[in-house]
Amino acid sequence: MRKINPRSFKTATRGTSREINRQIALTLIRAHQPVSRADLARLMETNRANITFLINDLLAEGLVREGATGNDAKRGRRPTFLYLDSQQKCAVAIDVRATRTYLMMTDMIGQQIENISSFPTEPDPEKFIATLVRIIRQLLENNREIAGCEGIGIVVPGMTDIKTGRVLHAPTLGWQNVDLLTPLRKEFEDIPIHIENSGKACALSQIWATRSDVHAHNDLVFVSVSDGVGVGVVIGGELIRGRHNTAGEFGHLPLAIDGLPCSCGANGCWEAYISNLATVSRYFGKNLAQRRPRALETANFTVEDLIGKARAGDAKALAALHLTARYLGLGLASIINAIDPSQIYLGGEITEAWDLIEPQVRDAIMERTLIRDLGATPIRIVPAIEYPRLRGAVALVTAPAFAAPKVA
Amino acid sequence: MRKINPRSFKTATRGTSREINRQIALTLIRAHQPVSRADLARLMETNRANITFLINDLLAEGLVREGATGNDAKRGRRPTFLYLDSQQKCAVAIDVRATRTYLMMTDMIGQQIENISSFPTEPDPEKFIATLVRIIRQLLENNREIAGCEGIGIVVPGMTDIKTGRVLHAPTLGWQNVDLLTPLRKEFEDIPIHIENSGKACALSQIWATRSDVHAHNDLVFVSVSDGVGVGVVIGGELIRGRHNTAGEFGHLPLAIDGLPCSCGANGCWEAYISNLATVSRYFGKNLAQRRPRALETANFTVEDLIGKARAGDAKALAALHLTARYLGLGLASIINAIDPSQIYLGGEITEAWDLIEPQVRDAIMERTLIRDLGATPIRIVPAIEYPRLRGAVALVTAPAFAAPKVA
DNA sequence: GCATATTGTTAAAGAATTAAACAAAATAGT
DNA sequence: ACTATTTTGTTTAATTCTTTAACAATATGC
Repeated sequence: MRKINPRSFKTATRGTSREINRQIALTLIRAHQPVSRADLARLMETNRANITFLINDLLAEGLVREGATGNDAKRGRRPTFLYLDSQQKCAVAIDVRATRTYLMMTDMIGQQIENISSFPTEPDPEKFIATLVRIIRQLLENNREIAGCEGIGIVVPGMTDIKTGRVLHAPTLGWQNVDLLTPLRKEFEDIPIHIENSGKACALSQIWATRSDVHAHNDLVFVSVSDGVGVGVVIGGELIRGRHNTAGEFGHLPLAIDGLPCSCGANGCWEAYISNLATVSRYFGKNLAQRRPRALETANFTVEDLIGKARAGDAKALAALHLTARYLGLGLASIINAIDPSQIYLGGEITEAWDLIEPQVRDAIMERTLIRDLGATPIRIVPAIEYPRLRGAVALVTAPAFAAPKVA
Repeated sequence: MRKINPRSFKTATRGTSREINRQIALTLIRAHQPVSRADLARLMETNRANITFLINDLLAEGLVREGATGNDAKRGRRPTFLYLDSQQKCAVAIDVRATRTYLMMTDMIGQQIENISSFPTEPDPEKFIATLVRIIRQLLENNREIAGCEGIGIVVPGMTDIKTGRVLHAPTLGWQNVDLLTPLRKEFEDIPIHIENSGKACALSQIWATRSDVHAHNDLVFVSVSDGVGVGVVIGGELIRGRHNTAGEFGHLPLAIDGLPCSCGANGCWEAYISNLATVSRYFGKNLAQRRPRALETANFTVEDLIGKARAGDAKALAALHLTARYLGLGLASIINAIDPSQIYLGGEITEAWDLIEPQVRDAIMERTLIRDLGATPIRIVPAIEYPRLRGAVALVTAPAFAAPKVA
């Protein structure tokens, strides 16, 4: 039950119904392709004539194409299958991380066109942008046969202003108030550019995923545990952003208001207990209460190394993982109590040890969730190989074409 | 940008545009009444003919009525003003609290019809329901001149299952899995009955309020501090409920995972630091670490009493309030980081001391919010005299008539 | 080879918005 | 006092979309 905002609404016009049905049709083709007109009519609970008109428009626009005829039915005329015409245009996805920046190119349904490439992330924004421009240009050159680029999606580990395209605060990159949009827009004039926080993008990657194996939920939370903790929340099929695009910053909820110092300046943030640095430092017996416990050994020793040691039988390593797991679960419990999502997606290096830590995480969740059902909230691990951040960057570009029109 | 759910959508039909515009028109009349057809045409950016057709329908349905003619304009034919025809039907609102239960009767735009009445809340659900039925009957008898009752809205301090109408868990009432709906439905057969958690209802009361003084925001959080802490979150004009209608339970986020014991069974919940009991106990120097610190003195001594003492110059009382204020702010910071709302509404007894505690609350918020703008999130105090819970119960009944139609 | 079934198109009907013309009512200016 | 102008609200016709119904195309079963 949504209230219509009396200061910001959209009156329905003659074309509104068509607009709505058009987006539904696209969504259904995307979800069920290959699919016939008659199938769509049944799915949409309307008549075939209506579908014919809708599809004629989409064919004329080049968004949909006809393919082979199917032969599912035992009798009657064979259906002509419809597909999204996804190969006409491409999307460029960019994942900026502390050490390296990754690039992926896909068609309009997120199918990869070329191998993922990467280059070292230069700390100086100006140099970084220059390199990025060069590599995007090259990528577009290599794929001249594609008619056009629908957009560039950039994902950054930090707070972003998606309107001005500025990176407001990215501690792991050391960036503060960096304008990514202006120089890129100057370079790629007619290509729309989207910039988003990586936690939010990861959440988008799941809501817009086209996997057949998992029922896509409409209320989900993505938690990414890495150098920092990124969280994205989707409610009713929509990413929540809040007034300053900072909604979903669960990484800095306290586990203890007088606890471990956090990079954000406060104390006892969840992030301070479960970040990769915290886990590794815990193994080395570092004093986590120091502001900057980073040292040579923690810099060259990764969580993956720690997991390896734990699997090899190192009891201290396993204990460090288990303690992180407990804190991970306690924080997840807060998210579950606050959002009550249908599904939690969990990414980050530590999830490679999920088989080792799941019981500890589950116990901690149970400890703090308010009713038993909440404790049973399903958790799906998203492995790094699925590239959730890059997939999220793709969604920034491709999703608008399928989204519901703003109505009422 | 909302994703259309391919397993649950609504195809647009011939009547969809009319349906949308109808709800917009109702919303605008509700917000701007008295208002003329020509005004509506300008507000909706459509032509007057379209409005004539829409209003003819609404007049025929008895939802809108024509009133006097205005004379704003310097020239031209005078407009005939339109009003919501709110007097045909009424809504019954019920606020169940630990000690007393309150009833209010309003018309369809929430204007009070009769004085608020109340009776002691009996701990036994069966007896309670019997009394409630009797008093509702009496209320309806006293207002026989009203054509009909559009619905009964009941608000309870605890978790509710709004589908089955059960109170799952209400610690302050001592209720567990109490079915309110079935016996009431048997009694009031043709009157729709809505049951909701009080924190969520308070949030509804603000989004559906018709105050002219405050710009109604579309993203807001209502925090009610009383025996427990109730929170309701509205995003994009819609109350978030989650999978089990428990979304928004920020009261049990930890301030310290090994902190004070909470009624929920966990430790260190925000509620355990800021509930009325915690504040009063703090004044009496009670050991809050005990599971049940309630004693005679805390039972008969209310927060209002404490505020009185603080105003009279009792330094210990003021210190107790200030400490609660600090914890209140720390928890609000978490909500701000997580939701980033446009506005926070704050209710409960302690808000009567807002002038005494605001600086402490603000400082604590600043201490943990991630960027400065978040720390400046506006907070509006909702005094008890505005009856946010009863207003929320009214909204449960009256809001559906104005809500946006489900589309796409 | 005919009945049956299914797909997709076409023509006409129905229902909504939109544009244009018009009647009603009030004011300003001469 | 009278006319021109302005504004409101209605009516008529045009336009655009959904819906119904009929039909052509194409396959299978008997």
